[in-house]
Amino acid sequence: MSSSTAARRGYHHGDLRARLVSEGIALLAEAGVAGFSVAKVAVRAGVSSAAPYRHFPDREALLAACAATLTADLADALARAAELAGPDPVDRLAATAGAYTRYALERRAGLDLIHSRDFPAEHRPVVQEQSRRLTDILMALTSAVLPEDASWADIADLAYVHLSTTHGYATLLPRNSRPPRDIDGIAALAVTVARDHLTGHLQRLRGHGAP
Amino acid sequence: MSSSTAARRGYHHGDLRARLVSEGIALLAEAGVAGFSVAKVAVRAGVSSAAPYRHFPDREALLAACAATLTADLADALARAAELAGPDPVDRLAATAGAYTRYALERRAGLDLIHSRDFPAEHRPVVQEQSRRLTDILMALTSAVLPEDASWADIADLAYVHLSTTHGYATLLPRNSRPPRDIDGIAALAVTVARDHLTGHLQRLRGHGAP
DNA sequence: GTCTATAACTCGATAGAC
DNA sequence: GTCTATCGAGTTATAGAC
Repeated sequence: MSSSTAARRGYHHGDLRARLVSEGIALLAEAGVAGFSVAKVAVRAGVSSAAPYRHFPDREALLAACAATLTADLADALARAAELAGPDPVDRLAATAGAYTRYALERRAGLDLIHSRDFPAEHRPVVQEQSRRLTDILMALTSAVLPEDASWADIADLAYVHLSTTHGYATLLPRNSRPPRDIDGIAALAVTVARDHLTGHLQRLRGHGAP
Repeated sequence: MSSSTAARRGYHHGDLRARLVSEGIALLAEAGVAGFSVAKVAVRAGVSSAAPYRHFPDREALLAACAATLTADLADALARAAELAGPDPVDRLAATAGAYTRYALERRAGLDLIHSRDFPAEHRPVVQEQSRRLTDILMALTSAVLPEDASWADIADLAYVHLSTTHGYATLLPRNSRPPRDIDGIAALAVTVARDHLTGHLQRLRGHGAP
């Protein structure tokens, strides 16, 4: 990388673009999507309010870059958690709930950005590429949980339910739990909740009782 | 009420305060918390941008009033759904997930306001009074599901997990489901998901197998 | 109790110097 | 590639007329 030489001359950084994305994610975590502004990100990065516009055409482009990075990191975290969980399909899918929760506790409102924003067509591809990766990972883990004759719609439904309920748990519960638990306890409960749901789901598929 | 006489003279309404809350909730549903402004609410209500400040000291007070109304309505909806669900405790608690989902589909970002905002101490009591009502309703329904020897912490945990996962399902999934299902289908799936989770939860409490 | 008018502020985005 | 300076729009909130 030539960032060390670039950082030498002038005031500017080696890689302001990456720095802006990183500070943007940090600002999202602290102030939420509502508190996000290009000016604040610029102050955080130690540059003028005009500097970001040399790297991003407008505010939406910076937000989209943050969302793409967040989504990619999240997909990595979920894949890693599933890998560490061992061979059992239910264990592997449930483990992603713990990783999602840890990620949400760190990035906070950043996760809302991933799901809530519909970006202008210009910047959509970059975000959706990573979003697609995340979906693919979840779909693969989910299909391993369900019987082989499960339809694609069944798999997609369960994957989305797993993702959305986990999202709710990870974003809503930490705000209300008093006194705040430790991160490990919150994440462990997320795994338990996911496993409980999968247990009940599979039991219902088998016809409520014995085979 | 003297609202009819007050509506007679001048331009003003019979009950501008209530109208502002109602339009505020509608604006929250359409534009989200980020798009909320006192000025827009005033335009919607057909009054000047200064008029709201005769009824609310500042922006936060109007937001708090909207949040209190939203929470009270939600508590009513959950209690009503449980009542209609019949005698079985699991049915009753699971039914609240359907009502919550229907409510979320109508009010949208308004529900985020209930959970995400931490209001200044001045306006907190009004919101928390309704929030407490909602919590009490959920706790009562949850304690009926669990064994009699369940601790208060166990009950609170399950109630919060039920609420937060339902919130996630109700707010996240409708945005991603393509093509969008009908409201009845989304709400019915919410009940199924809640029941699956409760089934798995109770089964784990009984020791994974037969008694 | 609502109006008009305005102050003070922040934001997004651009122009031009260096 | 970053700076200073600025414009225009939109926001909260207040002052004073009616």
